[in-house]
Amino acid sequence: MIRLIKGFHDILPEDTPKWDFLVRTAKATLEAFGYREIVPPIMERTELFARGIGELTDIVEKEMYTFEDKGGETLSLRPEATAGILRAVVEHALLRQDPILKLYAIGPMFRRERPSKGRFRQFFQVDAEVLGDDSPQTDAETILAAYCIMENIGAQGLMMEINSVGCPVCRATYREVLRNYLEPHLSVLCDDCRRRYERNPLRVLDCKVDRCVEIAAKAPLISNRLDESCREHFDAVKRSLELVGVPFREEPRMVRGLDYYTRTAFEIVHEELGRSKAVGGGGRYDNLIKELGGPEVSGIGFAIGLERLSMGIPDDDPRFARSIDVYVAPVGDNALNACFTVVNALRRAGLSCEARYTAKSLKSHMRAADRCGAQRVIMIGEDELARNEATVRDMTTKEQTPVKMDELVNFLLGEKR
RNA sequence: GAGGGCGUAGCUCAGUUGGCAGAGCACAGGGUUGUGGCCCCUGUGGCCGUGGGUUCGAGUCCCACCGCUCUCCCCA
Repeated sequence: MIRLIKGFHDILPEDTPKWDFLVRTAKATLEAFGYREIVPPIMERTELFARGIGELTDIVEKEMYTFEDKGGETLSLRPEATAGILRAVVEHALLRQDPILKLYAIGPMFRRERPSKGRFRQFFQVDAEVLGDDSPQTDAETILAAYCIMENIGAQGLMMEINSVGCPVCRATYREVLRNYLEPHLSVLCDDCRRRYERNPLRVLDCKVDRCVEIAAKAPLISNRLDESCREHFDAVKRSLELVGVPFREEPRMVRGLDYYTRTAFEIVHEELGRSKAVGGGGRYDNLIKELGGPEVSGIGFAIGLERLSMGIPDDDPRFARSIDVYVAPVGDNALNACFTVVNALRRAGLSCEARYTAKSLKSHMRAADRCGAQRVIMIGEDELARNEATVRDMTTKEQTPVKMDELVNFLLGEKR
């Protein structure tokens, strides 16, 4: 037996109704916000991710599926969606047609990490981006869109956490302030944080090691070091969120894993799973589009992990139950052809329809009908054939009605309405 | 990368001091000559992860390997 790749997973037929519900709800919500779908490929040149996400990030350094193809180019499976979307936007000059773009994409991402609960090597994300608008209301609206997806799906116990990581200017000054604070504690920090001190001291604030948390707790906060425009922007974002009633919590130590974020950063956190298992996250990026060869415009976006979102909602919701309009049961070999034509006619009339072309016992048929969630069963046996009829059973009320073959489609369509 | 747990029927798992391979669910048939869910009966279904070792005898003890899973780091 050949088994699936570690960290990958099959979505089985019993799970697809729920999965489909998540995807459809996310799409409908985003389209209600005016986003349009874009479908970039799942592979890009490695350089795109290195430039976009940052050479020094864990993702690019050690988690990408990278290989050389037969033509000698170095390609990577996408570890996140934003870089590919922006590449497409720049390549097709979409911002020239429309100075403000709102785009979303849904599909699998790939990161070669150690799998664990809620963490996969292939995982699906819903990803949304707004380009060309850096108003605080747009930040708030983006966070609202993420929140509405959750709300429409019915996820419980979720909280929006927000922070501002400043612009490159105020972040540079803050970085030095933070370094100065951390320096005397260097010997106490964990190995990782000592490395972070050199390369990206902001990440120390996000460390989960006890003694680092202690030190980080007393560290100066970037919220006190934002320059005037960043501060005003962040305050305006918070006011806008309050206007529309999005529940949020300021999290001054939140830092995101991707290098490109500026100003607003946010995460959607499950109260029970904690911050290490964010359901979604995102933020503003002021320089990324230019970095990828596009115009100097700002963007903001977020990603929601579908597997993690799925974990938060029950599997046994009646909406996810298997269901079909009609099951057609032949009783006796003579009924097989009659059933075959009936099924065909019903499907052409738009009814979902299941049949078994084996003249098993009626009891077996009924069990099969029940299993596939049939609303009605059409029984055709010797008695019915003799009268050119079929017997229609309503599986909920158990009511049975003899119906002439010619009238079957109309009868079922009429009953359905 | 570091550290735990677990591999027995399609699924979830029992399996005693080492002594005939088990249950529930699912599936098939029947109880009801043509009527589902609940109930009852019967049946199908196993390289006990793989390889070696100890033993008269190993699902059980020992060793190695493989696989899965969870935690940490990081993230969706």
